[in-house]
Amino acid sequence: MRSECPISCSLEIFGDKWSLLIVRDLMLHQKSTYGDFLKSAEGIATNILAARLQALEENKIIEKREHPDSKAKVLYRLTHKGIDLLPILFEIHLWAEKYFTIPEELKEMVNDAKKNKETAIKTITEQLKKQLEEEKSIV
Amino acid sequence: MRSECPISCSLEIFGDKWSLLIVRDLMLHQKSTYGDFLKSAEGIATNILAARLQALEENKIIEKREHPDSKAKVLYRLTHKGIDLLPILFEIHLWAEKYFTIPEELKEMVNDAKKNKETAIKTITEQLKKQLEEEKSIV
DNA sequence: AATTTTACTTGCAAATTGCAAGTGCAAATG
DNA sequence: CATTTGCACTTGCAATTTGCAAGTAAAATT
Repeated sequence: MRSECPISCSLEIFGDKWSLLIVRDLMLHQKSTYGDFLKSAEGIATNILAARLQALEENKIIEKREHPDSKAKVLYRLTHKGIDLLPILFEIHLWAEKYFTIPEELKEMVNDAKKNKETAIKTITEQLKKQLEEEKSIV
Repeated sequence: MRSECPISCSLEIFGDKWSLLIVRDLMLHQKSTYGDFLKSAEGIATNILAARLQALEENKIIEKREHPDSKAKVLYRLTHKGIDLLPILFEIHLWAEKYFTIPEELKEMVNDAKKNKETAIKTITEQLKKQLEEEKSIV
């Protein structure tokens, strides 16, 4: 650890160009497997993805679960700790919306949420937590 | 740009282990010079600091200003775009407080703010913007 | 005039990233 | 039931980035 600063400690976990994209995919894009993450537009390399998944798991942001369809697949899910990153992603989204040119479809998606930020965050969080409880993890 | 995703675009600007620490120092620790940032607990290397300051300036998160005391010094300030990162840092702080062991002094600092999140963010933002308007930039 | 302060730059080794190809197990197919 | 395909990685290697130590140049202090 570089310091006791909460911001610094947090950045040591997700302060890179990829980790929060995996969290985004799990949280907002219904992605849940290695293959899903690979398909994302940003084009993460296979080794980097594997490394990030391992680090996120070690830091208890995500956990591995049995895939209902096949033993060959691994289902990744956000933990409660990971789900609690939603407010951060939400604020990043709002900031980006203000300062970048964002696709209209995405803007609309957030526009409703923006009006009632706290409620929107709560709704998505509850939904993710429900999903979590219904499955078994791979230990 | 890797994609049009607002999260991804944002991470291309501040998705690393150092950039948000500089923003934190400017925003919450009344630091404003190269030397100030170097002194921070995390121990950034001089070349990395110079590179990050340049990148943050290119991305209009910070700007250089005349230092009132000396021409040898450079005063760095957050732009409006940079000040608007406060809600993100605030949410990171809250997340960290929940999942890390944080020094008591820092916890107390945030505890009041937590009760009235929106108001606290507004107060600090206004204060930073006021400071901004009162100085001249180095162009 | 000489020293110190401030904001950097430079050189180089070490670590990280990114690309391409390969591996191993599970499941589908012939 | 043998073979191919799909999925989740691993490995090797080149390129980029990081981190440390030392150096530089202008301004301020002594």
